Amino acid sequence: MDDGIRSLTEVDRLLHEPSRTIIVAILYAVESADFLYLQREAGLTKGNLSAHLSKLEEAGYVEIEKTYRGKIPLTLCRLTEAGRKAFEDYRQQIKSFIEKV
Amino acid sequence: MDDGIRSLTEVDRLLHEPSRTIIVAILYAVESADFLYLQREAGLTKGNLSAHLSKLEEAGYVEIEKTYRGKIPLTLCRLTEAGRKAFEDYRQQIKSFIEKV
DNA sequence: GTAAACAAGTTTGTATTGCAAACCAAAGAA
DNA sequence: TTCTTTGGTTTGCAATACAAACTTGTTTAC
Repeated sequence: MDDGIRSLTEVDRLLHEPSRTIIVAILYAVESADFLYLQREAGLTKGNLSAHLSKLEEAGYVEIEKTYRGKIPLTLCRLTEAGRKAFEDYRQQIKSFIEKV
Repeated sequence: MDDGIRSLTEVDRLLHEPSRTIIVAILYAVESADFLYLQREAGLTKGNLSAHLSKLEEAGYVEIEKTYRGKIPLTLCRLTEAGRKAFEDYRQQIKSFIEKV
């Protein structure tokens, strides 16, 4: 009975937000990225990137390390194991929905 | 290249909401469905289905015809041409994102 | 040396949502 | 009549996403 169509309702809402999907997709590919790289690559404003990263960090999907490159701040981000897993699951759910329709 | 990844930001937000994706996917398959069928199939409350349908109607994606089956109200819903097109585009965008990652 | 500009982020303000719960109007029972 | 059910709609509200304002520290200009 459960079509697999309805399974979309259970999709991870944190990852289903396009800005965050993009952020996580980038981190999935590169393993580690600094704030400004991520900003350019994702095409987000600093404010919004910051807010999204905070949510991803709270969820335990991303680790954020604040350090310095010389005297200027450098914020390094990378996916946690939980983040990788969540993204793989998300990707799989979306994929099977798309194929099912 | 990474424009493919960033393209997710431009995804149709109306369709990117799981409840609505499901509603539209059902209507895409059946061409016409009444309110209660849609409710069962999508697994939504009446209230939320009603609200989502209104949005889809406002957007011109769905046509709603209120009629009667005998004496009881019957609300018939179907995708408009714009709705079909929008869903096909959405599906394609998501698909190519998934493949690109 | 100090004022202005810049860099790297964070916080705040606000309008929009998505959902649950309350509501409503018509039709059958009791 | 009053009560219950059916087929929905409206309302209340907490959570969101985005833009704009702010912060903290560092160069540059004078």
